[in-house]
Amino acid sequence: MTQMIDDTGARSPGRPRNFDMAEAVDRAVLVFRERGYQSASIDIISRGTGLTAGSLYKAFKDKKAIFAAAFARYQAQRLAAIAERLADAESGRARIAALLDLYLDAASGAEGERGCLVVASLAEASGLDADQRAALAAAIGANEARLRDLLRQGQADGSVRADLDVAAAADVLLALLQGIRLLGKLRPPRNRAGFIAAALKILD
Amino acid sequence: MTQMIDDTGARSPGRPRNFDMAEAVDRAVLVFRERGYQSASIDIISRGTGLTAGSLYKAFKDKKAIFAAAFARYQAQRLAAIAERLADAESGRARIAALLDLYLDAASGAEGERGCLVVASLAEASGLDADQRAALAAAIGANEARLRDLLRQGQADGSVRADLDVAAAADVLLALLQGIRLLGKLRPPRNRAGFIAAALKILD
DNA sequence: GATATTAAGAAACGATCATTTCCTAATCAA
DNA sequence: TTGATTAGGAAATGATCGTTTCTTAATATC
Repeated sequence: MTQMIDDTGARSPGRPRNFDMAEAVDRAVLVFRERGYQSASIDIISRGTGLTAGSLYKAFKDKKAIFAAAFARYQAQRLAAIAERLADAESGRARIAALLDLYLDAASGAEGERGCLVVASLAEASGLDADQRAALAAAIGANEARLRDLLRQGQADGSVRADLDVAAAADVLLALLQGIRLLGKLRPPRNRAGFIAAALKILD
Repeated sequence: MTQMIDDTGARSPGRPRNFDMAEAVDRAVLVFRERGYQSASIDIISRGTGLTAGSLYKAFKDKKAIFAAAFARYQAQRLAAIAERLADAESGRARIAALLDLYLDAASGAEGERGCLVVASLAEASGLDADQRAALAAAIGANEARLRDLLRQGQADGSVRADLDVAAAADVLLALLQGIRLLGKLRPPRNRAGFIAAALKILD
């Protein structure tokens, strides 16, 4: 992006950017995770990304566009982290345990205090516009669909009770995962192993 | 409060208030629940309470004082609602089921969209000052202590597994309850009965 | 009545909000 | 080298932020 090279290797006309767009979005993610959309002022985003307000408005249409880019980027990061963490798990139950472990990890320490962008967006949902709410609903829907999928995998491999109400269990797990991240903004989770063991009873 | 009558029945000197303080705080609670602390401007609080900014600053030191009063009021309201809802339940398990039902109720419809003040505060915890965070931590701590108490009651009456890890189960339930309210800002919970049944497996 | 005290409410305060404007700098094609 | 085009960045814009000030109104005591 720095040199604005397109598919053919030709440069765009005009002065090239001297910052990396992807890097700027990554830094904007950190700002929005900590403060949410409404409380993240352009000035704070400017300091967080290292770009002046003018440069931000050259690169993005407006504050909503910065947020939309950050939201999409955050989702991609989470998806990758989840895929990596679940890769080694060999049953549906083990994958759900790994997912719980990942969320407890993310809710701990500095990462926990920084918070989850989805959680921040949910909390200020009434202050978001239709597009932002739609993106949020899509993220939540995907999360729930994944939980249902993992539960069905567990039923198929015998690690989850066969007559489990999958939709209901997925709803509970979804609320639990979001609650973990929400509480992590105030304090880290304690007794991770015990927590996971208690939560996995939902699968029995 | 309207007539500023003190313990002896004598009035305070000066012009009396022509609004009810408790009522004003009740209305401020609604504003903060919907928008959180930082996004609730004095102008919005003014419209929400029906008081001018000047009157608000006569009655409260500053915006933080309005929030502190609203937070305390909200906790009292919740405590009363919980006490009422649990009164008829005859076992620890039934009380936890009733608590889940209460939260699912509160997460539904207009009440759900309006949101929970504790959840809103958790989400913007990094933007709150030490006093506000302390009040928040106290609220969460009380919530967790109540869950542990209910679990122990269940163990005593046989409705909760005797060798349950009470602390861990309470942590899971706490995260679950907050997650329910958080998700309620975007969409109401579905299949309440199934949800409660799935969640109660934590007690087994 | 007169005086003291407090509330109500409009207006003003400086700070910060998101956004735009404007000028300079750096690259392209010619 | 010359224009066209875009980025960088400081400064200005009007709106809104939390808070204060000021004038007027309503109550107390004397």
